[in-house]
Amino acid sequence: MAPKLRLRLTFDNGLLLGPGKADLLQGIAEEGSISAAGRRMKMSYKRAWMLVEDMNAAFITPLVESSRGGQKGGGARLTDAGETVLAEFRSLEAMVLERGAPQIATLSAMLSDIPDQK
Amino acid sequence: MAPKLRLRLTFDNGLLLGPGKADLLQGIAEEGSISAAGRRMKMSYKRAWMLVEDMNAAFITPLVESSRGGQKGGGARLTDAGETVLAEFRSLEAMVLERGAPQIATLSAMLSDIPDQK
DNA sequence: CGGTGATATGTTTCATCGAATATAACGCTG
DNA sequence: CAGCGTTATATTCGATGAAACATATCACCG
Repeated sequence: MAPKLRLRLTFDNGLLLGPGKADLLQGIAEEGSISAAGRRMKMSYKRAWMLVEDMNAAFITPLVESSRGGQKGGGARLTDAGETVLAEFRSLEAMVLERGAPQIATLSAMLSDIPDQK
Repeated sequence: MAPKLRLRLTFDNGLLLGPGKADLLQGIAEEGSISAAGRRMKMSYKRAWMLVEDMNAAFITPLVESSRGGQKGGGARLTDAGETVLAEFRSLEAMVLERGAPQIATLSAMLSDIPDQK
Protein backbone atom coordinates (compact mmCIF):
# COMPACT_ATOMS: atom_id res chain seq x y z
CA MET A 1 0.00 0.00 0.00
CA ALA A 2 1.56 3.22 -1.14
CA PRO A 3 0.77 6.16 1.12
CA LYS A 4 0.94 8.57 -1.79
CA LEU A 5 -1.07 11.72 -1.57
CA ARG A 6 -1.62 14.89 -3.46
CA LEU A 7 -1.47 18.35 -2.00
CA ARG A 8 -3.73 21.07 -3.27
CA LEU A 9 -3.92 24.67 -2.13
CA THR A 10 -6.94 26.89 -2.70
CA PHE A 11 -6.06 30.53 -2.23
CA ASP A 12 -8.75 33.01 -1.45
CA ASN A 13 -8.39 34.76 -4.78
CA GLY A 14 -9.66 31.61 -6.44
CA LEU A 15 -6.38 30.14 -7.57
CA LEU A 16 -6.20 26.41 -7.22
CA LEU A 17 -2.61 25.25 -7.08
CA GLY A 18 -2.02 21.53 -7.15
CA PRO A 19 0.13 18.84 -8.73
CA GLY A 20 -1.37 19.48 -12.16
CA LYS A 21 -0.25 23.08 -12.47
CA ALA A 22 3.03 22.39 -10.72
CA ASP A 23 3.91 19.54 -13.09
CA LEU A 24 2.90 21.71 -16.01
CA LEU A 25 5.21 24.50 -14.89
CA GLN A 26 8.01 22.02 -14.53
CA GLY A 27 7.27 20.54 -17.93
CA ILE A 28 7.37 23.95 -19.57
CA ALA A 29 10.65 24.73 -17.89
CA GLU A 30 12.17 21.48 -19.15
CA GLU A 31 10.59 21.34 -22.61
CA GLY A 32 10.54 25.00 -23.48
CA SER A 33 7.06 24.72 -24.91
CA ILE A 34 3.50 24.57 -23.65
CA SER A 35 2.43 22.03 -26.23
CA ALA A 36 5.44 19.80 -25.59
CA ALA A 37 4.79 19.90 -21.86
CA GLY A 38 1.14 19.11 -22.50
CA ARG A 39 1.99 16.19 -24.73
CA ARG A 40 4.39 14.79 -22.18
CA MET A 41 1.70 14.61 -19.52
CA LYS A 42 -0.99 13.55 -21.99
CA MET A 43 -2.89 16.79 -21.66
CA SER A 44 -4.49 18.59 -24.57
CA TYR A 45 -2.75 21.79 -25.61
CA LYS A 46 -5.88 23.77 -24.93
CA ARG A 47 -6.11 22.53 -21.39
CA ALA A 48 -2.44 23.19 -20.77
CA TRP A 49 -2.77 26.67 -22.19
CA MET A 50 -5.84 27.40 -20.08
CA LEU A 51 -4.01 26.36 -16.94
CA VAL A 52 -1.16 28.68 -17.88
CA GLU A 53 -3.64 31.47 -18.50
CA ASP A 54 -5.22 30.84 -15.09
CA MET A 55 -1.88 31.09 -13.35
CA ASN A 56 -0.75 34.16 -15.23
CA ALA A 57 -4.01 35.86 -14.28
CA ALA A 58 -3.83 34.82 -10.65
CA PHE A 59 -0.40 36.26 -10.04
CA ILE A 60 0.77 39.84 -10.31
CA THR A 61 3.65 38.87 -12.54
CA PRO A 62 3.03 36.24 -15.23
CA LEU A 63 4.65 32.89 -14.51
CA VAL A 64 5.06 31.85 -18.12
CA GLU A 65 6.35 33.91 -21.01
CA SER A 66 5.51 32.74 -24.51
CA SER A 67 6.39 33.75 -28.03
CA ARG A 68 4.81 32.91 -31.36
CA GLY A 69 6.42 32.20 -34.68
CA GLY A 70 10.12 32.00 -35.37
CA GLN A 71 12.35 29.22 -36.48
CA LYS A 72 10.87 26.66 -34.20
CA GLY A 73 7.34 28.01 -34.32
CA GLY A 74 7.55 29.62 -30.95
CA GLY A 75 7.99 28.53 -27.38
CA ALA A 76 7.44 29.26 -23.74
CA ARG A 77 9.58 29.53 -20.67
CA LEU A 78 9.21 30.27 -17.00
CA THR A 79 9.78 33.76 -15.69
CA ASP A 80 11.63 34.31 -12.43
CA ALA A 81 8.24 34.44 -10.74
CA GLY A 82 7.34 31.14 -12.34
CA GLU A 83 10.45 29.44 -11.08
CA THR A 84 9.90 30.86 -7.64
CA VAL A 85 6.31 29.61 -7.49
CA LEU A 86 7.36 26.16 -8.64
CA ALA A 87 10.19 25.99 -6.16
CA GLU A 88 8.05 27.16 -3.25
CA PHE A 89 5.32 24.68 -4.08
CA ARG A 90 7.75 21.78 -4.30
CA SER A 91 9.27 22.90 -1.05
CA LEU A 92 5.87 22.95 0.59
CA GLU A 93 5.05 19.51 -0.76
CA ALA A 94 8.28 18.08 0.56
CA MET A 95 7.77 19.72 3.93
CA VAL A 96 4.26 18.27 4.30
CA LEU A 97 5.45 14.78 3.43
CA GLU A 98 8.30 15.10 5.87
CA ARG A 99 6.78 16.82 8.87
CA GLY A 100 3.35 15.29 8.36
CA ALA A 101 4.63 11.75 8.16
CA PRO A 102 3.08 10.71 11.50
CA GLN A 103 -0.41 11.91 10.63
CA ILE A 104 -0.19 10.53 7.10
CA ALA A 105 0.99 7.18 8.38
CA THR A 106 -1.88 7.00 10.85
CA LEU A 107 -4.46 7.83 8.22
CA SER A 108 -2.95 5.58 5.58
CA ALA A 109 -2.97 2.64 7.95
CA MET A 110 -6.71 3.07 8.38
CA LEU A 111 -7.53 3.19 4.68
CA SER A 112 -9.12 0.25 2.95
CA ASP A 113 -7.34 -0.86 -0.18
CA ILE A 114 -10.44 -1.84 -2.13
CA PRO A 115 -12.29 1.43 -2.05
CA ASP A 116 -14.93 2.05 -4.70
CA GLN A 117 -16.58 -0.47 -6.96
CA LYS A 118 -19.78 1.21 -7.96
CA MET B 1 -5.18 40.32 1.99
CA ALA B 2 -5.90 37.17 3.91
CA PRO B 3 -3.50 34.35 3.11
CA LYS B 4 -6.15 31.76 3.83
CA LEU B 5 -5.88 28.44 2.11
CA ARG B 6 -7.49 25.08 2.11
CA LEU B 7 -5.70 21.79 2.41
CA ARG B 8 -6.91 18.80 0.53
CA LEU B 9 -5.47 15.30 0.48
CA THR B 10 -6.11 12.82 -2.29
CA PHE B 11 -5.15 9.34 -1.22
CA ASP B 12 -4.36 6.74 -3.82
CA ASN B 13 -7.44 4.70 -3.02
CA GLY B 14 -9.54 7.57 -4.32
CA LEU B 15 -10.51 9.18 -1.04
CA LEU B 16 -10.53 12.94 -1.15
CA LEU B 17 -10.17 14.37 2.33
CA GLY B 18 -10.58 18.11 2.67
CA PRO B 19 -12.22 20.79 4.76
CA GLY B 20 -15.69 19.71 3.67
CA LYS B 21 -15.53 16.20 5.04
CA ALA B 22 -13.57 17.31 8.08
CA ASP B 23 -16.12 19.96 8.99
CA LEU B 24 -18.87 17.44 8.44
CA LEU B 25 -17.25 14.97 10.81
CA GLN B 26 -16.90 17.69 13.39
CA GLY B 27 -20.52 18.74 12.90
CA ILE B 28 -21.74 15.20 13.38
CA ALA B 29 -19.69 14.86 16.52
CA GLU B 30 -21.16 18.05 17.94
CA GLU B 31 -24.74 17.74 16.70
CA GLY B 32 -25.22 14.01 16.99
CA SER B 33 -26.99 13.86 13.66
CA ILE B 34 -26.07 13.84 10.00
CA SER B 35 -29.00 16.01 9.02
CA ALA B 36 -28.34 18.55 11.79
CA ALA B 37 -24.69 18.78 10.78
CA GLY B 38 -25.72 19.21 7.19
CA ARG B 39 -28.18 21.96 8.07
CA ARG B 40 -25.59 23.80 10.08
CA MET B 41 -23.22 24.04 7.15
CA LYS B 42 -26.03 24.64 4.64
CA MET B 43 -25.53 21.32 2.95
CA SER B 44 -28.35 19.13 1.75
CA TYR B 45 -28.91 15.98 3.80
CA LYS B 46 -28.30 13.86 0.76
CA ARG B 47 -24.93 15.42 0.11
CA ALA B 48 -23.92 15.08 3.75
CA TRP B 49 -25.00 11.48 3.77
CA MET B 50 -23.11 10.73 0.58
CA LEU B 51 -19.93 12.18 2.01
CA VAL B 52 -20.35 10.02 5.08
CA GLU B 53 -20.91 7.00 2.85
CA ASP B 54 -17.74 7.85 0.92
CA MET B 55 -15.69 8.04 4.07
CA ASN B 56 -17.11 4.88 5.57
CA ALA B 57 -16.30 3.05 2.36
CA ALA B 58 -12.80 4.44 2.11
CA PHE B 59 -11.72 3.34 5.57
CA ILE B 60 -11.49 -0.16 6.98
CA THR B 61 -13.54 0.82 10.01
CA PRO B 62 -16.54 3.12 9.49
CA LEU B 63 -16.02 6.63 10.79
CA VAL B 64 -19.67 7.33 11.49
CA GLU B 65 -22.16 5.10 13.21
CA SER B 66 -25.83 5.82 12.63
CA SER B 67 -29.13 4.54 13.93
CA ARG B 68 -32.63 4.90 12.62
CA GLY B 69 -35.85 5.37 14.53
CA GLY B 70 -36.16 5.70 18.26
CA GLN B 71 -37.24 8.53 20.51
CA LYS B 72 -35.54 11.25 18.55
CA GLY B 73 -35.92 9.60 15.19
CA GLY B 74 -32.36 8.39 15.09
CA GLY B 75 -28.92 9.88 15.11
CA ALA B 76 -25.29 9.50 14.24
CA ARG B 77 -22.02 9.74 16.07
CA LEU B 78 -18.33 9.32 15.39
CA THR B 79 -16.62 6.06 16.06
CA ASP B 80 -13.17 5.99 17.60
CA ALA B 81 -11.80 5.77 14.08
CA GLY B 82 -13.83 8.81 13.12
CA GLU B 83 -12.47 10.87 15.95
CA THR B 84 -8.96 9.77 15.16
CA VAL B 85 -9.28 10.73 11.52
CA LEU B 86 -10.69 14.12 12.42
CA ALA B 87 -7.97 14.79 14.96
CA GLU B 88 -5.18 13.72 12.62
CA PHE B 89 -6.50 15.86 9.81
CA ARG B 90 -6.80 18.93 12.04
CA SER B 91 -3.32 18.28 13.29
CA LEU B 92 -2.01 18.07 9.77
CA GLU B 93 -3.79 21.29 8.82
CA ALA B 94 -2.32 23.14 11.74
CA MET B 95 1.13 21.78 11.00
CA VAL B 96 1.03 22.91 7.38
CA LEU B 97 -0.08 26.40 8.35
CA GLU B 98 2.65 26.58 10.94
CA ARG B 99 5.65 25.01 9.27
CA GLY B 100 4.67 26.11 5.80
CA ALA B 101 4.29 29.75 6.74
CA PRO B 102 7.37 30.89 4.80
CA GLN B 103 6.32 29.28 1.52
CA ILE B 104 2.73 30.41 1.95
CA ALA B 105 3.81 33.96 2.66
CA THR B 106 6.01 34.02 -0.43
CA LEU B 107 3.24 32.73 -2.66
CA SER B 108 0.57 34.95 -1.12
CA ALA B 109 2.67 38.03 -1.67
CA MET B 110 2.82 37.26 -5.37
CA LEU B 111 -0.91 36.79 -5.81
CA SER B 112 -3.00 39.41 -7.49
CA ASP B 113 -6.01 40.48 -5.50
CA ILE B 114 -8.40 40.98 -8.41
CA PRO B 115 -8.19 37.61 -10.02
CA ASP B 116 -11.14 36.55 -12.16
CA GLN B 117 -13.96 38.66 -13.47
CA LYS B 118 -15.30 36.63 -16.31
C1' DC C 1 5.87 33.33 -50.68
C1' DG C 2 4.56 28.95 -49.01
C1' DG C 3 5.83 25.55 -45.33
C1' DT C 4 6.44 24.72 -40.49
C1' DG C 5 5.50 24.39 -35.62
C1' DA C 6 3.84 26.55 -31.81
C1' DT C 7 0.80 29.97 -29.59
C1' DA C 8 -3.91 31.65 -29.15
C1' DT C 9 -9.19 31.15 -29.34
C1' DG C 10 -13.75 29.75 -30.58
C1' DT C 11 -17.34 26.26 -30.80
C1' DT C 12 -19.67 22.15 -29.90
C1' DT C 13 -20.42 17.96 -27.68
C1' DC C 14 -20.38 15.06 -23.72
C1' DA C 15 -19.84 13.45 -19.10
C1' DT C 16 -20.00 14.47 -14.47
C1' DC C 17 -21.72 16.65 -10.32
C1' DG C 18 -24.83 18.81 -7.48
C1' DA C 19 -29.59 20.44 -6.31
C1' DA C 20 -34.05 19.37 -5.86
C1' DT C 21 -37.66 16.29 -5.18
C1' DA C 22 -39.88 12.20 -3.65
C1' DT C 23 -40.39 8.16 -0.94
C1' DA C 24 -39.37 4.24 2.00
C1' DA C 25 -37.87 2.27 6.42
C1' DC C 26 -37.18 2.52 11.17
C1' DG C 27 -38.22 2.51 16.18
C1' DC C 28 -39.75 4.85 20.05
C1' DT C 29 -43.78 7.48 22.16
C1' DG C 30 -48.22 8.79 23.38
C1' DC D 1 -51.47 2.24 15.71
C1' DA D 2 -50.54 6.97 14.19
C1' DG D 3 -47.10 10.56 14.58
C1' DC D 4 -42.51 12.09 14.60
C1' DG D 5 -37.69 12.94 13.21
C1' DT D 6 -34.01 10.81 11.23
C1' DT D 7 -31.56 7.65 8.32
C1' DA D 8 -31.49 5.65 3.70
C1' DT D 9 -32.19 5.59 -1.39
C1' DA D 10 -33.93 6.53 -6.12
C1' DT D 11 -34.94 9.76 -9.81
C1' DT D 12 -34.90 13.78 -12.42
C1' DC D 13 -33.08 18.15 -14.01
C1' DG D 14 -29.84 21.80 -14.65
C1' DA D 15 -25.31 23.66 -14.38
C1' DT D 16 -20.64 23.18 -14.52
C1' DG D 17 -16.49 21.51 -16.54
C1' DA D 18 -13.75 18.80 -19.54
C1' DA D 19 -12.86 16.76 -24.17
C1' DA D 20 -12.90 17.11 -29.13
C1' DC D 21 -12.74 19.52 -33.10
C1' DA D 22 -11.71 23.51 -35.81
C1' DT D 23 -9.25 27.66 -37.01
C1' DA D 24 -6.57 31.78 -36.80
C1' DT D 25 -2.16 34.05 -36.03
C1' DC D 26 2.60 34.63 -35.87
C1' DA D 27 7.70 34.77 -37.37
C1' DC D 28 11.34 32.67 -39.41
C1' DC D 29 13.39 30.02 -43.28
C1' DG D 30 14.35 27.97 -47.62
